[in-house]
Amino acid sequence: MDQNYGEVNQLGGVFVNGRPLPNAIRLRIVELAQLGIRPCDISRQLRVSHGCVSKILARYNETGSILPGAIGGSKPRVTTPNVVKNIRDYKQGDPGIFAWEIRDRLLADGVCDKYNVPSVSSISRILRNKIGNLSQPNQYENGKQGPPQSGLSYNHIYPYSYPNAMSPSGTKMSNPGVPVTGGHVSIPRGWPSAHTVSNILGIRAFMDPTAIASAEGYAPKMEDWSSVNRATFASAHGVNGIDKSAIDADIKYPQPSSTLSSYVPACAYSPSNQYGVYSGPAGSYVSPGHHWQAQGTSLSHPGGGVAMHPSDIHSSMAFKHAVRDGDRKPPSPLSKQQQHLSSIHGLSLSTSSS
DNA sequence: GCCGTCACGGTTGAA
DNA sequence: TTTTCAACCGTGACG
Repeated sequence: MDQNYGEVNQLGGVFVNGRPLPNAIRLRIVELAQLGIRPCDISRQLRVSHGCVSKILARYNETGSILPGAIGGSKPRVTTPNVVKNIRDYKQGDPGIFAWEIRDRLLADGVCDKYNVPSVSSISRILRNKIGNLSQPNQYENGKQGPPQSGLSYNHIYPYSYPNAMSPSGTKMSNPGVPVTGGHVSIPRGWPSAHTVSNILGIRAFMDPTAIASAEGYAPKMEDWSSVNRATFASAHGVNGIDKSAIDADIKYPQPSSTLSSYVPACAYSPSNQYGVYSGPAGSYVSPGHHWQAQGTSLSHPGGGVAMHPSDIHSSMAFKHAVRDGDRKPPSPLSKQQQHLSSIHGLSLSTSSS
């Protein structure tokens, strides 16, 4: 796919329609929110639409992860051969059985769980289409599940545990150098805590300019970087548990600006060169004087890879910190999240630098 | 002015 | 190999 395309939003930020914001920006959004900066300010600062900021923060609040959901693909089938076979068995055993009864039995017998049990209408459809005439052998019949993906192809139970989406095997890696241990994860469905911001935040390399600089165009397929991020966070290799290539993968989302030394992740776009490249606002909202040293500055990681200098941020921020304000309504769910983060993930965010 | 929500046009990837 | 379809995306507008 050709990169170097993109659009500029009303705020002057560059985005690629249909594609998630780079993790660095997503991370930044959460970071800033945690610092007490209001979403509207974050929106302006990063030049990301407020709807998007709102969405990312809401998602983060809900799932604890900044990562985007898994794009593309299909839901796993619930009507696995095994399920069909069982339905057929039930039907044979009791021809008058209702679909809802079958459903209950599937649950009761442990054939399915609440997540992957077919709906009543699905069962009806199965009865009609696949089992219709019980006198005739069904394709899935007789224990020998004929169809190709019999048995193990599908998880016996996959409560959105995505046999492929989450499984390592389901992950294609375009970058052979990146060891991926987990598959890519469908975010809303049970996000592993390994993907929580704290994990990410502790990762300097994640926003490491060099990593960012390695970006070349809009390379990463969603799949790649989702797997990358999700998987790698869980895996313990690379920097702070994150493989740098993983980071790169994210970063590949064009965040060119090789001079990101001060990590101006989303903000340091160089308007000229990167049209369509995730470089950030077209006009630097953050003036050069403002260094936004995001990673270096912002968050520490318990593991110690990252030194945190909240003051950097604070001093460079032109924004009020709602957290300290007190005169403001609770800024966002994030404030709550903050505690959550700090306490649960041992993140020392110290929003008020003291 | 801020924020939550939703329609829209887009991308992606499993089937 | 190609097509279909349902997932997700961020933007922009509305209330």
